[in-house]
Amino acid sequence: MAKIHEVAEAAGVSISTVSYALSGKRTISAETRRRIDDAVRELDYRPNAGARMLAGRRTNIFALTEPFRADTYAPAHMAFVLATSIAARRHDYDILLLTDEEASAGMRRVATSGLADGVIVLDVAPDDERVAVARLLKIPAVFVGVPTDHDGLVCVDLDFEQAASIAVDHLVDAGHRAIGFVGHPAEAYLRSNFPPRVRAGFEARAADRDVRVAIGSPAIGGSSRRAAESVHATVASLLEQGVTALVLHCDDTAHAAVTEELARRGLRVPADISLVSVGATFDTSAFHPPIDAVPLVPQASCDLAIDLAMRLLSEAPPEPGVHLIAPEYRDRGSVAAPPGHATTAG
Amino acid sequence: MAKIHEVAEAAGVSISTVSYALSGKRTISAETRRRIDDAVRELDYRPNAGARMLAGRRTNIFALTEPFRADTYAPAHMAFVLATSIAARRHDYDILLLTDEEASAGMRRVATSGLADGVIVLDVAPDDERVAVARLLKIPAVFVGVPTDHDGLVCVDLDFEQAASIAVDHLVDAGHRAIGFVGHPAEAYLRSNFPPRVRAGFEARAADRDVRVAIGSPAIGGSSRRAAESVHATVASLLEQGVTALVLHCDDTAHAAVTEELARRGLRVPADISLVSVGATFDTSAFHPPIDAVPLVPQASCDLAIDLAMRLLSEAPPEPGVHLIAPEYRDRGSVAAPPGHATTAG
DNA sequence: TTGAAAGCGCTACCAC
DNA sequence: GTGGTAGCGCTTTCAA
Repeated sequence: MAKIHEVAEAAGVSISTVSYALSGKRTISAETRRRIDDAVRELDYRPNAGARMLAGRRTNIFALTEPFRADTYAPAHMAFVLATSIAARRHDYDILLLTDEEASAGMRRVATSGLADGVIVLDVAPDDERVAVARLLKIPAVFVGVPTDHDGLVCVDLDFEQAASIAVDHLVDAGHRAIGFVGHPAEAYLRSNFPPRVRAGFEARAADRDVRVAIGSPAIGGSSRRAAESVHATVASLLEQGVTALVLHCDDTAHAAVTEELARRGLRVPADISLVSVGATFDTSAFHPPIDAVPLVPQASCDLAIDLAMRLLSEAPPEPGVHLIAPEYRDRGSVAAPPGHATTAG
Repeated sequence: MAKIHEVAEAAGVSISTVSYALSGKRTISAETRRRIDDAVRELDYRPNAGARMLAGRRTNIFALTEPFRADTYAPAHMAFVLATSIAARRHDYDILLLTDEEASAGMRRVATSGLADGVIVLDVAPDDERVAVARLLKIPAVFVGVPTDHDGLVCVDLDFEQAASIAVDHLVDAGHRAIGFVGHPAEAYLRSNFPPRVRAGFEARAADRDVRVAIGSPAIGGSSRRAAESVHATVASLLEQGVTALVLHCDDTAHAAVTEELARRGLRVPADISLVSVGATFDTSAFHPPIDAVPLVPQASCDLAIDLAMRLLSEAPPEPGVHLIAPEYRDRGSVAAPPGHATTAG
């Protein structure tokens, strides 16, 4: 609650010198800087946020739109919000939360009232209403996820097609010639934009590598017993089609249901069947057995999103466009050659 | 981006009249008000947030500390954050998010920089480090949850003891004389403050009503297969001890595991065994069968928390203390008389 | 390398 | 019922 005036007095310098010393926007002699730092520490001084916003050009706040819909997968959303917050703090930015009904109205509100310098958009839907709002805003927006119509927007996302490709490559390289795909329930392919991208990447690469595929989607999502049974049935169907490996792009409960069904059938991973998870935000090494993964890392997406937001505020803002993050394969030992496969060296 | 000056000009009144018309802090003639409203709408005017904070006494922002630890139950945290945000917006307040490492430092930062008018503390641990910080802050704090040392703090929470009591009463009134308790894994009783309160309430009321109890806690938490098996074993043990009803105070996965184990044993709910859930944040009517509940309603807690925060900013702030929310019983048909019980009328 | 002072856009006091 | 205006606490020219 000390003011800059008191710091200046205590350090025996002018107000402007204190301001410059704190912002680093002009060179200060070592001696002066020391006296100011001492005074700041002594008085526990911090610039008043309101005054800073008013006088300066920056609020040092990013608005974060995250609908927090009840039917969405909470742990992932939590991870993204957390990662965004941490990334923002590294640039001395705070996060103002815009949820739910306030998604669009809130974006307009914080933009026209000058409460935030930019907006980070999470949990992006294919036909997201926030796209239109973002285009009208006078402050920059960064989308974490790619809406169908992303013309002129700055978007960040994992390269899901590539992630699926890598998974396929890994399995084909190990000798698999028939690969099953366990996807999200059908609704997810309408509400989110990445499930179709994963499946497309999977099918495209499988075609390239000339291997057979079988696609399965559980009928029911969630963590209920019926959801698990639905996964069991999906796995059963895929196995009947003769696949020797599975690519999983589904939630953690479904992952668990898959390993459960394999165990029930006495199938060992990776001796009898290989497993690779694609686009998971949870820790696939915690399953029994641990599962190879090409994960979606919230921190990677959010770091990039904040980085882009910062650059959009600079004199040389980046061009609009989709910034895809290169996926990485994480080996956990759930992939091996299919049963009966003659191992080739090199 | 229009300024108050332009609104005043467009409406043909002074700046102060516009300010007062918007804040409602003095009476304005109908005609003047109409002209101002028109101008505001036409120019899409919103007061500059920074200027408001600086000139006024309020920032219209509450900081929300929510660590978002990875090992915590995400859906519940999400629900509390969402509920807090919605409650705050009803009072024209925004939420600034303080996560993780910044919990304590962030509270100090927003308080001394005047970024927030108050702090809402979520996910409160028994020995929460934020308690000490809150005591030193120059802005009010409201805890959603009750830390062990809550002297001088304003806390809000469900009356968990009472919630457990109600559950016991309901079962005893139905004729049960031996009730089992399925609790959280042991760690939860150290990390959180409410599990012990539920168990204490359960045991106390059972003693009052002179019924036999059996306490069970799964060894393992989470949604893994082993966790489910741990619940199964707990249920088995309780049944062996002859209970005819179960009180559940555990996460959704454990709830599902309980119903699963009962189904596996051919026990029908409520004909063979009765079930009541206590303190759940998830929807217990979505289980098969639906389960009676004395739920923890995030909205109730958060509405009260924001209400208290608002009052702490008023001329007549409330006294510190723990504000317990009265629990409510939700009947979903999972309770009946125990097998062989002679039904009594009235 | 440092200071003085003009705003930033609003709120709220004082006057009418 | 309305208007004038002094700050709120900073940032950032302009001057030295």
